[in-house]
Amino acid sequence: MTLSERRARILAFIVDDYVLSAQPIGSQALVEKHNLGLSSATVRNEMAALEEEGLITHPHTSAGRIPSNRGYRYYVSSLMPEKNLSRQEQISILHQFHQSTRDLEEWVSLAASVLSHSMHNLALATTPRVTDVRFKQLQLVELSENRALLVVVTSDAGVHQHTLDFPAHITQEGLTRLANRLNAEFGGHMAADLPMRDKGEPLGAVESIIVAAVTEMLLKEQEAVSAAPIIEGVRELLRQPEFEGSDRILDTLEAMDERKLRAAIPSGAVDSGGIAIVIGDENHEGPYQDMSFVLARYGLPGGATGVLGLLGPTRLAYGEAVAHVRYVGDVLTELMRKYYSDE
Amino acid sequence: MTLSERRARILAFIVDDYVLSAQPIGSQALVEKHNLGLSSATVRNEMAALEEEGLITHPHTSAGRIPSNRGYRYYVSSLMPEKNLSRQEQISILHQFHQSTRDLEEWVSLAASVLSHSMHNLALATTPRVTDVRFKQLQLVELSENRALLVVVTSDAGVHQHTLDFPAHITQEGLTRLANRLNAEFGGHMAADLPMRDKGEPLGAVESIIVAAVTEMLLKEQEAVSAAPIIEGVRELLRQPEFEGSDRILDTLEAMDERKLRAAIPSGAVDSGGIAIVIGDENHEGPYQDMSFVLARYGLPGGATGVLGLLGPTRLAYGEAVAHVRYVGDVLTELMRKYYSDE
DNA sequence: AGTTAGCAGTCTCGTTGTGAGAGTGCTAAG
DNA sequence: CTTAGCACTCTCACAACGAGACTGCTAACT
Repeated sequence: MTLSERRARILAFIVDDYVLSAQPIGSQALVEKHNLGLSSATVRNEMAALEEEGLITHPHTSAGRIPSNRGYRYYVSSLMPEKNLSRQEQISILHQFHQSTRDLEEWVSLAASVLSHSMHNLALATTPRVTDVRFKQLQLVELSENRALLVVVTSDAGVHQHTLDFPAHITQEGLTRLANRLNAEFGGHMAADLPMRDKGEPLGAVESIIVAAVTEMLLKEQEAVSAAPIIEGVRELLRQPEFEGSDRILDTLEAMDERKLRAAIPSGAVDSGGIAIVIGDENHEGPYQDMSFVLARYGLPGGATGVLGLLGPTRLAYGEAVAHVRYVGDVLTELMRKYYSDE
Repeated sequence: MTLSERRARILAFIVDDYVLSAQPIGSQALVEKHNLGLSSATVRNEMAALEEEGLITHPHTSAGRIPSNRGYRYYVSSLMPEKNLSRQEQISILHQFHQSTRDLEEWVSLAASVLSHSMHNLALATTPRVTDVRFKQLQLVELSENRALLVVVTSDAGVHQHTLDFPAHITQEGLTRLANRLNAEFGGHMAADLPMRDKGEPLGAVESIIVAAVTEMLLKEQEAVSAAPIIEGVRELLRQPEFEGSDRILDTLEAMDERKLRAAIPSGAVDSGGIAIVIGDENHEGPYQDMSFVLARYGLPGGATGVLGLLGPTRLAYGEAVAHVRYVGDVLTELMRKYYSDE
């Protein structure tokens, strides 16, 4: 479907104005605001045609027009001007990252927070996931005679802990020796590899307890790393005018539950470098059908990557959103390249 | 102020019924429901007297009565029956703890989750705070030629990580040696102690980078351990009928922000073993003046303790709340005694 | 004294009605 | 193809109204 240039301009104005005001746009208001050299009647005719095409709708007979999902899609694909952040905005964002501590988890959550605040919508991010999590190193700290704290570092620089009970008495020296041995033997291996290795030399009771715990932690990390998206700015989202009326607020709050949201993030749609925009019912998960996602993949291509983006009502400032998501994603990628790449 | 037995009974009925229904209680309804051998007129007289005392109020002239803050206070102090959880409930709670992994942070958040779900209100908990956080052990893992991951275990069994950049090249053996030396030298010391110790032997560049990082982490932990309360069940709270109307919902959501809530938790009021109940404007922090806290301190007396409790509208089932908070607190304490005590 | 029946008075809440305002669709003329 | 004009429709805010729920008071009763 292709639109005449004038018709396309009118659609773009409707989208732009509606995104700003959240009010249906009338023909007269449009003419006045944008100094079209046209009468409202002509615009009404064009609007009728746009409605025919399914790009805009009526809430009711005598209201202005609002974009339909297809209208947003058309806007995003063909009409939307390319935007970039001003130098000013870029600096202000970079500044926040430079002030934070050097911690991946914190960066990701800062990224979400930045996005959420600047776009006044909900921001979400998954921590970077590597295709396979490997065991890197472990440490054992004595807590009491037969209890120790096991700390495991995984290849994605994740640190995990667990208390262990042993059937026998232990000492810190013994633990340290043991840790050194296991590190040498199992370093760099994946979860699936671990239990196999007891062939070389039979493992003692203490060793197998540890190996079992490490295996479990690796599996859990493999799972968990993508399991809990970081969510920031639920309040920003709920402040949007579409959520007036407490019933919708509660339902939406429900839908923003981390677990539910995880399942709904269309992360498959977004490949490295690109931006994915999912509008309204293009997402088939129930409660998100009148919301839109703007997502980017960040991280090391071929290595650990995560998804970062915005979630808002379909009435979203897509141009701004894309610019922000892209920039913050690039910042994250750059940081990871600098401090976490494995070479 | 002491109430006649009959008057006290009527107050208790009003509180009980109102807590259940969230509707003002009329004299007639009260007589019928509880088979008082009295006419509604008599009850009205008694109610007038209770209102005189400031224990109940009118939302408007022709509505039933609701308890005032002072009324709740009287109820809680003198009228409320002592409740305990049924064996059934206890088992169901214990069961959940036994299914979780052995991790303090997870227990605390599970405790909050359990409380929130069974009382249909917001639950909050601070992780146990020891008066001074001590350095226990560190570990260094090579990431690249001049970058390493520093993992520090603190005396409260917290594990913290940080990437470090070094001016010189490093190797894993060098790092391990260094870690052993620093562990031996500084184990058991507090943040304030650390920088002092460079008198014994001048620290090299690498060592001071590490010591500085460790110091910072200890201080941060000291601060943070009490800084971010765990909050569970915002949605449960917002489902309560007092939050009808989206304006209040948003304001309340605002007030439930972790940082704001932290400042407002009247944790000073609750000493070990006891339960603190703070009703309505007994808390002077603005947005919590029409809500009540029910809090308990849990943990090892003289050692690490935290605060656990409920936050709900003043119309709270105080008896139930106390029973639940006490029990879950005891469970946590018991778990800590068993697995985390330092002896 | 304390209790109760009876009744007028008050306040809320849901319903209904009304009028202004905004915007449309259509028709006929430019 | 564009535009002026107009009847029509629908929302929204506001006022009016009546049912329902309680109260407070008075006067009679135990």
